[in-house]
Amino acid sequence: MSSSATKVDRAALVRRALVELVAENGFRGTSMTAVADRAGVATGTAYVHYQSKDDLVLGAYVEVKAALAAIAATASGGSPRELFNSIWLAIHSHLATDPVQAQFLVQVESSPYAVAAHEAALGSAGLLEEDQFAALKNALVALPPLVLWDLGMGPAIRAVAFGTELTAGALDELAAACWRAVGRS
Amino acid sequence: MSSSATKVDRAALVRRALVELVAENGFRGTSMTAVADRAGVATGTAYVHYQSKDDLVLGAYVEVKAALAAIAATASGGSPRELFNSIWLAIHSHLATDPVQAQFLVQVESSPYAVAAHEAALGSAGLLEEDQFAALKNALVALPPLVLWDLGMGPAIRAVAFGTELTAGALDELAAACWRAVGRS
DNA sequence: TGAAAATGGATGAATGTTCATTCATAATAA
DNA sequence: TTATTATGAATGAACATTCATCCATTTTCA
Repeated sequence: MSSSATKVDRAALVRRALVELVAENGFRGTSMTAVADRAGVATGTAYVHYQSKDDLVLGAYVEVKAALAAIAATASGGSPRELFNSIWLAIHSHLATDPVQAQFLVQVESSPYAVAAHEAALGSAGLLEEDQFAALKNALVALPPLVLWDLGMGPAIRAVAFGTELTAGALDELAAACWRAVGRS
Repeated sequence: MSSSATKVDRAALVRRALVELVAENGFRGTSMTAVADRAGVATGTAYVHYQSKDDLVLGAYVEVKAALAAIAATASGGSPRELFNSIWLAIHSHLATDPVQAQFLVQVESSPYAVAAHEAALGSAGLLEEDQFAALKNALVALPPLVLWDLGMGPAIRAVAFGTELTAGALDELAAACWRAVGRS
């Protein structure tokens, strides 16, 4: 692909830079100047595409979350347990190839941005736990959706975010532990 | 208790103020000026007791974590499952009376402070998951300690931090889900 | 015993740095 | 040529930290 024939998506570059920098340095250590430098654009360019730093954070979150939703949508399995396992491993695998996404997610979701991010994702990409969990609805224990997500998929995301080294066996063990937590026996 | 007869522990006031403000506004929204104002002391006073803002964050984290350790140490139960449940509910209950502690914990633990905080807690109060889980060691699945903690006690902390409304039944269900995840059948 | 000196803690304005955002200008695309 | 996008210095605000000064308590000494 010839870069001269490709329209540069500066908004995407900016989002990506933000995700990387927040993953590395947290929100407090991520300035718009650093974001712009990392993206290879001018500082003002970020403001051409996003109204504010907060706006950018939400935009980046929605994008990362949507990517997760897309990945999970490719998962399939016969029984609820197999479907869950498939989703779990797909998410873990996807994030493991790009851990900054996981690190970004956990930072947003435990920060003051959490509520706004949740709503932005709801309005835009649909909540992963509601869409992809639809097929699992009756197979899960009676707990609020966000709790089920935290119990079920949270460990996959956090294992990647925290850089936990897991053997293939431990990974399966962890996925199984998550299923035991949320699955109705 | 007469306040004129009590030595004012400004370091404690400062730590408390930090915890509250980080819980409300995150790290980025928590300045040392705001901390000092909240604590009712001068801005420089924080630096009398802590070398830097980072130092203060770690000090506050160690304190909150130590309080959790103390609470969990009061828990007792016959079987591993009962002990786990007892610890789980004690932690949840303790944090539920003071949710800013939970909110502070989840923010530290998903931020760039996580590693340093972990080490500070290790050096000072001992790791909760190692001390209190000692009695449970052989009853838990073979996963790394931090993962076990995340699976086992993390949901209690996060449920409080995120303000999740749970009935008594749902709370028991959640504790049981956590046990299923980590407990060896 | 009481006054003076020493010690430790507290103060908050000053300091220099960093930051989010704006906007006049330049560059690019249609 | 016109419209749109990108630029990066300027702007005013916010920030972490320092430090000269003050205050309170403890220690020393006559």
